[in-house]
Amino acid sequence: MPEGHTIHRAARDHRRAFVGPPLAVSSPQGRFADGAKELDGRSLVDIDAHGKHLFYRWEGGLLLHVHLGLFGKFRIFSGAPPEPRGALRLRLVAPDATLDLRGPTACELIDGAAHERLLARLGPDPLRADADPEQFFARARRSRVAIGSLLMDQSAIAGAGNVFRAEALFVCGIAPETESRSLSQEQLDLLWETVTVMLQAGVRSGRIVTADPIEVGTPRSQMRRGERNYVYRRATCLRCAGPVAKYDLAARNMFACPACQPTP
DNA sequence: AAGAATGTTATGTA
DNA sequence: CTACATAACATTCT
Repeated sequence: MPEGHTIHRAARDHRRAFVGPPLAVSSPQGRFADGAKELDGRSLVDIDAHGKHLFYRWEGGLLLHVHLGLFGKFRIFSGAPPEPRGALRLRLVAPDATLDLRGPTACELIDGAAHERLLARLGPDPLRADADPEQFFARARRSRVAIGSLLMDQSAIAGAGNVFRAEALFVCGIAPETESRSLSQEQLDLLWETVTVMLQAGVRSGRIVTADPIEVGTPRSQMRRGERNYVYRRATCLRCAGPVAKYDLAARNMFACPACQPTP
């Protein structure tokens, strides 16, 4: 689940499980090349998430950049460390648990300059206290790109992704192909607020639940897959039961309800 | 069990 | 400069 909220969730879990006591650390098939041994025996100090990028700070000032990409996954095993499988890039070993990182887009040791460069190309992350929504608004005001594409642009807004762009636009009643600069300030405010609430709900529940439990009539924790979202990966709209349109936008599957999100 | 999928980057085109 | 298309990478679930 390489969405922003899931990354924050993963970071939080790691913080709980692995920050603090000294750990044996290694990268069996290290993507960070000959830096593979540099983490050995170090302790994890802190994890910072900005959008979908994770920054692991280790004692001694080493900084590890992780991006899960589409397939990357953290898995925790209890007991003895299992045999390495697949593209294992990082393994953290605690006395009674092992955390493996497999298949990430990025797992690399970086210096301060590279860190700055990465942050510089990221837009505001709604989950961060230091996020400045005005940066997103300003970008949208001068962009002719469809809002459904802009929400995928990490330099415009960091942390949303394919699920949240579809669901947030649905909740806001905005057609995805609407030109960004034609949106009103009220619509932009609503969109930012909606994405923020959805991401926060994701962090809380550890799931991508974008539908309103009251509207669906099921407690959040009991909602089944397929009723957690209004349009994403659905054939019919969860709200009006009309057909959901599925098409390509920004090289990803876009889902929208033509009835609930009329083209202006 | 082939195919699709919650993502990014590099490169080429207009 | 902007926008858009394509390929490449890699794992899990259906």
